Amino acid sequence: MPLPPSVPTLDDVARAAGVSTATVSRCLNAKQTVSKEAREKVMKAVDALGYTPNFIARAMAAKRTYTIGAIIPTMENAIFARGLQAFQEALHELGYNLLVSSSAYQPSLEAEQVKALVARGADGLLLIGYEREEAIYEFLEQRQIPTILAWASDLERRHACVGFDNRLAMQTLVDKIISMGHRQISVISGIVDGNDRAASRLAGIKDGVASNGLDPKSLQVIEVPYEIENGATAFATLMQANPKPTVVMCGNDVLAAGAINKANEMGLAIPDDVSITGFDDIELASILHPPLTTVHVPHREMGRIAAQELINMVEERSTGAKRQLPVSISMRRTLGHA
Amino acid sequence: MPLPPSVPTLDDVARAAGVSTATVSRCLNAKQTVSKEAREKVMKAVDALGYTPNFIARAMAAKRTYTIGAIIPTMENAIFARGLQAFQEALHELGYNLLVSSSAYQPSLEAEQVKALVARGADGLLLIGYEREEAIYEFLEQRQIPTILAWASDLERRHACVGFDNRLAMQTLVDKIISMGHRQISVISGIVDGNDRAASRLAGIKDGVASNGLDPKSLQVIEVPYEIENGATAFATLMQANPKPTVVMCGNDVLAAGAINKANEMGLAIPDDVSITGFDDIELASILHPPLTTVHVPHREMGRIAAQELINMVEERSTGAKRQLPVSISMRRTLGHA
DNA sequence: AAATGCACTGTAAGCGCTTACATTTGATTC
DNA sequence: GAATCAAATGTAAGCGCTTACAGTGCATTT
Repeated sequence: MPLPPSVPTLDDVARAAGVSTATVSRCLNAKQTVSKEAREKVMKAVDALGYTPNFIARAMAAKRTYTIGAIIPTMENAIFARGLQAFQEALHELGYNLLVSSSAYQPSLEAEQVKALVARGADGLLLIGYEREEAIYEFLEQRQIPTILAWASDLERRHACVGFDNRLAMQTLVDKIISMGHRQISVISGIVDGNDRAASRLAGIKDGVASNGLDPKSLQVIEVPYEIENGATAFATLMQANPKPTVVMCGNDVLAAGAINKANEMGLAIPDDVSITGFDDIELASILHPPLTTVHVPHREMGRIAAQELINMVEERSTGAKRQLPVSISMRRTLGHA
Repeated sequence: MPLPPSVPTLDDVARAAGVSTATVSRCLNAKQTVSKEAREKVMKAVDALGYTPNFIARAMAAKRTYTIGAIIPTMENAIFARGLQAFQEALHELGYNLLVSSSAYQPSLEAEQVKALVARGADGLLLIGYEREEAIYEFLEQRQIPTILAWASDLERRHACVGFDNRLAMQTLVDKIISMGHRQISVISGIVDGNDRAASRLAGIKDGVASNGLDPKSLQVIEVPYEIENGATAFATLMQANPKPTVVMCGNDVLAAGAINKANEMGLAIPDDVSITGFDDIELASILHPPLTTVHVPHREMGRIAAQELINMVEERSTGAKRQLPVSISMRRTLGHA
């Protein structure tokens, strides 16, 4: 078993270049004053030795890692993909690296990941939504880790965020639906417990139903985890009700995809026999058959703004803003008149 | 501006517990012999101070991070999502943490990410496919970073891998297609340059065409980046040819989704007017309309095995195996007789 | 009673960097 | 020519841990 080859260190470079470690360090970090000759000698030594800075040592000494952590509930479907990609790109331009992990919608796992990321020196964190143990917030505050919450935006709360008003968006959609003559609305919601976004969306639907004078009792709701298959099953169940719903509103596009699929399978015409709506407007939405009417969320913009705001918090030690982005309704073909 | 609150350190704990730092360290790392009383005192102090180990310092001293890095070409579509999720879960069970970043299909970015992850002390790496600058392999070798390549499996090459034979899989699919009477085959391939998986898949198609005695010249191929929209555009172009293809084989499901969509839009009946096939069998495939016939890849199994093999390499300093997983054809409804 | 062994525990030397501070050097000023 | 100053560089003290090595104390053996 060969011994691990000794990776060159700053000391090696300094020795090879005939200068002190401080000078080498200054060269590499570019900001300090170093004479041209010294710089050249150092660079030559760096090349010759194939030196790469040991990031861990650097992080330990400088207490900065230039890395941002993000924890998302799931990587398995595309809900967060696009926004995260934009987040990463923006971060990269700002000179930061993104590390992401997934909590699989498990609060305890999220807590674990937060600690893991902070322990690894993340300069800042991006988390999804608001709902999590208070202890996590306390931990973050105590450690003064700049954190931004995305995919939701509650101006009442103190945390920096960039997102949109899930509740209002859904209410607007309900208004639209009711204006198209629908009176029997059913809902396939995500699991509300532990998921403020799902909860807000459902609340928004209830708001809309109430404000339009419909009987809240008439609203059928099924809660399921965000998976296509669950959307399909829930849809089938919902359609057995009497009276049948004329529209099935889904908590997100993934659920809606399942619903559409099941409707097709059941031989129901969309939107003639039943209308279906989604939320998020992920790429999937437009290739569904028929294309899904859904709430459009500016994913990329959200990701980009999140990066800017977060880095601003990190570098200026600012509290961070609360940004609320406008959403719109993407009218496609799954929503028709009742 | 409040000063950063001083985070408790090992020293603080040691002082509070009235023992040495070594004892505290031994307590936390659990393996050494520590008397029951000492352990209790330490634990009490840990709780009282809310101490969390500084991971960076630990990594620096111990030269182990218990974190694995993965670099995937994209997070924007679901190709890697499921496998990666399984990889993370398996890793978690083995006591490791996963950090992922995306290279956006840019070789230079991948190189950068590799260095970033290694510099951050990743104990091992998961990379997708084979094709990348030789310099990256040299770097990894020189640093002796255990690395496993996934989503491809080339038994000829020296690297540890877990994947499947993209080429053979496509060839098998071609055999099937030809046996169903098709003679005019067109292909929407991913960009082959820099992507060995895309290249192998295309090569497999060519193999199949040749081994079945069809004229290689009759094979129309368009290369586009893996995006739904591109699949749609390419499909439209391909259908203008004369003679028209009776089947359009796509390099992956995302491209196929675009093709199906465009076909529907053009009023073409699938598979009566034209057959379409995909590759990967991501969740999307089964909700397309009609459901997509595609090559099924055991994503979750691949992720799980990748984790086991990689950790084995890390802990046993072994070279790592080359694992080739079987794929199958998911016959759904987009492939019919010519 | 001295010798031996074992179970714990403490001491202190790093790990590879950054950076405050001290020092050197050479140019500029009077 | 001495004094002053700025620029370049070096010295060395950490950053918060792990761990090799060296005790220490006590029970057991001879």
